[in-house]
Amino acid sequence: MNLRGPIVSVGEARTVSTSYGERDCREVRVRPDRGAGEPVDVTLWGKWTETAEHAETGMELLVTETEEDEYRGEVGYATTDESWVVLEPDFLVDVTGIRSWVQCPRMYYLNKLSGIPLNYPVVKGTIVHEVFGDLLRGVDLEASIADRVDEAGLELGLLGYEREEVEDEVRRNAAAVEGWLAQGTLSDEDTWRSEFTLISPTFGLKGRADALRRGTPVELKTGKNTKREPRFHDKVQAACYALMLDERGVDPDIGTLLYTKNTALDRNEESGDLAPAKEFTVGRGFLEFVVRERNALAAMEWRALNDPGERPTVPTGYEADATCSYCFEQDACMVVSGRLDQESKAGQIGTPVPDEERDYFDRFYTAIEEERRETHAEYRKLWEQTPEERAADDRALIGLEPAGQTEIDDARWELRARKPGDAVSKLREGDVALASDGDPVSGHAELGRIVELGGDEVVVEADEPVELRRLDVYPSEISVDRSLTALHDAVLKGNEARKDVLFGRREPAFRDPADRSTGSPGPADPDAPEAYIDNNDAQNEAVELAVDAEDCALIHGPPGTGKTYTIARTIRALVAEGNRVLLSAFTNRAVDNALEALRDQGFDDVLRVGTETGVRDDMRDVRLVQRGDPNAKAAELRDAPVVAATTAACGSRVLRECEFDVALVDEASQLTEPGTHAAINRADRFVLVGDHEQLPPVVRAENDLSTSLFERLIDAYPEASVMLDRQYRMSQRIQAFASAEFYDGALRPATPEVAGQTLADLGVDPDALAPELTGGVGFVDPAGERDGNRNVREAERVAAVVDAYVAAGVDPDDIGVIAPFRAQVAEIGRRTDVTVDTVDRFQGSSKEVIVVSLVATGDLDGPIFEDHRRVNVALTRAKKQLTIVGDADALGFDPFYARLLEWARR
DNA sequence: TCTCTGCAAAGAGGA
Repeated sequence: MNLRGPIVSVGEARTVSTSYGERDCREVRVRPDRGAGEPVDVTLWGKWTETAEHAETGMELLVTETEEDEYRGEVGYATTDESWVVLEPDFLVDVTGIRSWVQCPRMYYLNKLSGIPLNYPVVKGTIVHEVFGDLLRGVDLEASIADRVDEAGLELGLLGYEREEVEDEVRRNAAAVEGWLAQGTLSDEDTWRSEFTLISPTFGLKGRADALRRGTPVELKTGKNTKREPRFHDKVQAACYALMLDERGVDPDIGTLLYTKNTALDRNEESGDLAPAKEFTVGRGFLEFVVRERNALAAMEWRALNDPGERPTVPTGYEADATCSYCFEQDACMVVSGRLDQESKAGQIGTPVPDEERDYFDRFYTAIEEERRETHAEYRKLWEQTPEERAADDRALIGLEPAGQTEIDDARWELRARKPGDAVSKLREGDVALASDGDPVSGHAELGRIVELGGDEVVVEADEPVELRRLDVYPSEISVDRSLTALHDAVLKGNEARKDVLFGRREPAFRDPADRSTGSPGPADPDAPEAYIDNNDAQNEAVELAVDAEDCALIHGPPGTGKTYTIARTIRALVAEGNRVLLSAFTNRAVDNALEALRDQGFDDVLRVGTETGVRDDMRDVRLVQRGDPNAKAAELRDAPVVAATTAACGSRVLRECEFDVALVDEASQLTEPGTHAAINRADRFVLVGDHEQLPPVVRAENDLSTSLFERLIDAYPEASVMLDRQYRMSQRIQAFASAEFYDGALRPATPEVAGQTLADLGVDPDALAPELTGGVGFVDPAGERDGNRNVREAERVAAVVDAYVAAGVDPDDIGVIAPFRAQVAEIGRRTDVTVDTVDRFQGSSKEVIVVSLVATGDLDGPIFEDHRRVNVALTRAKKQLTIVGDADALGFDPFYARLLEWARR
């Protein structure tokens, strides 16, 4: 039987005489059934005692195939020859992580911290892998090479490579693959499968095998290996895939490594076996070694978060016997050790960063790793929840009926399926999702992009064909990984002047306005216009502040205050002074909105970096296509005066190669500090635009990530900020509450017209409506009952209110409904055709008439009501009429909501 | 049961 649960205590190591001779063993006491059962002892025999050395109280332990055994008169359990022992199985280690861990645990840590930068061997390696996959799919070699090199145009250009030389090199590598494939092994194509995604709940592993041949893993390496044996860590990587296949009952006995630089031409007797393919036996002992190494890694990661020590546990390099002088990462290793004052086998270079920076690094490192655990918890739901639970959780579309797999351009596949009419989920067009044959964990699953999700059909694009029966939200670690590299870059590579400001050692500096260059408004040029923006003092001041900032400027933009317009004007002013500007924001939508404003002001010399589906249709014409001639592509990116991308994209390999004078970040109050660093690391100066009285960053774990850099800096340096104080959206009556509660009464309507707008302006006769639905702000109490996150009666009443507005002559397109919960959004959505959405999704937009459904009855317990910033967003979306539907009694229990009620009923 | 947007990911190498 399998035993699984948290460790209660770890016993002493012992050596026991058995009928097999002297054997090591060690007892570990666990609370089985994930902590629900009574503690029992498990005896770990033989080499599993090495895993016991890493075990600590509180870690989760899984032992499979145990047998009952008696020790000191107590019934316990023990490992058998069939047992696997897994520490922290919920921590999903990537196979490439194990590979570098086995080389040197510190290399694993460094790769995680600093990311893999853009470099030629990796780009070339990726191309050769793609070509390998194409060959297995039967694509013509020359066509594949030309296509794959073309696809990597931008990256190759940035690295200074010409198309022909890369094609030649890829051709040489591919020849080895082709030669091997030609040796008869490919006669039956069915025994091949390229790019196989594997997730292992038992071993806590995930990864993607290059190929499977007759159920055995094949790994492609674009290097040379003149030894008879494959490199050890390459074998470890292939063995990881073998292990995961083993879990699926495939039981591979060999693994193959294909070294593509080994060609027949190089063959010479002295250097040994230069054939590209090297097979090796995957024995039980080797697989156990791989599991033990994974356990050591998982234990280190556990200690980094759970050890009571002041600083996170970090590998030193002494754990392995690798020689530092041979290591390519030696310099990076020493620099990191030196800057963070870490113990390391390679030694240290340079002076440690000041204490406050090290504390900052440690705090955020821990916070990001906590976020990683939350992502792993999302993975766990893939196998712990039934498909029905997943669907009920809105995290999967199930019950799909395959309706065709078609090969399209670039050797990709278009998967179609019919979906049940009522199926809803948080999946949307353009999302990356896990497409599977019904079981994403032990069945066949591929990562793909959702192309179409309307009506009764789903269309997904993937590298490999899949019988599309289920589509799951994919819990990607990419934002976690990019946060870590952004943190690394900010603290270890950031310049000192920048860090002085970030760490409170110096006030942000601003140049004398007299130094503004000619052509810009201001004292330097008497003929220039008097102001950047002549009808709004705060907006003009914001542009001036941003233009004069020598470190940073902070623009605080409450709802409707013309934030986007100001951003566009600021960028134009910065470019006019010769600056190269990076425009960024958390969401694609905000990036495109800012870009739209910029283009509306007549500035079109922009480059949008982002995925095809992420970029809005009307910005496609300025989108950077990465495919093409290397030099032309690199020039396109390097020469653009304005580059626009999400902060996630700013952390990508390509944009990490770029430099800017100024980074301007919109929606900065919704970004974590590392998320903000990803953008501002790229520039000398930065401008943050946001409103910390609206929604904060979305993070799963409550920690340092919950506060934005924008908020921290605006508190620390109020004089480096400007608040836009005139709003162009809401009537006087609507804005009053938000202004008083969130902006100290400083928010005012920009014009009398804005202040005085009413429903009558829409051609509606207010007398045709019930009094509580008119007058700018109203309150309706339907006496409903909250049921989970829904309130059916309230939903009915909301729909009736919407109907009343429509009947009175309001255009349905001018009405929006906002609810705090997705469940209530769905409930209301069933009853009306107008736009219904959550508060979070409504941020950034507005409607003439807004109806808010509060859902809560009885009391206002629950995190969603405790964050008043969310209420601020909900109440500031309406221009002419805001109608709040909710339970008056519940609101009365909380002073804030009581004031809200009083205002709404006045 | 609170809210949820980004992201293909994995990709190399010498004594």
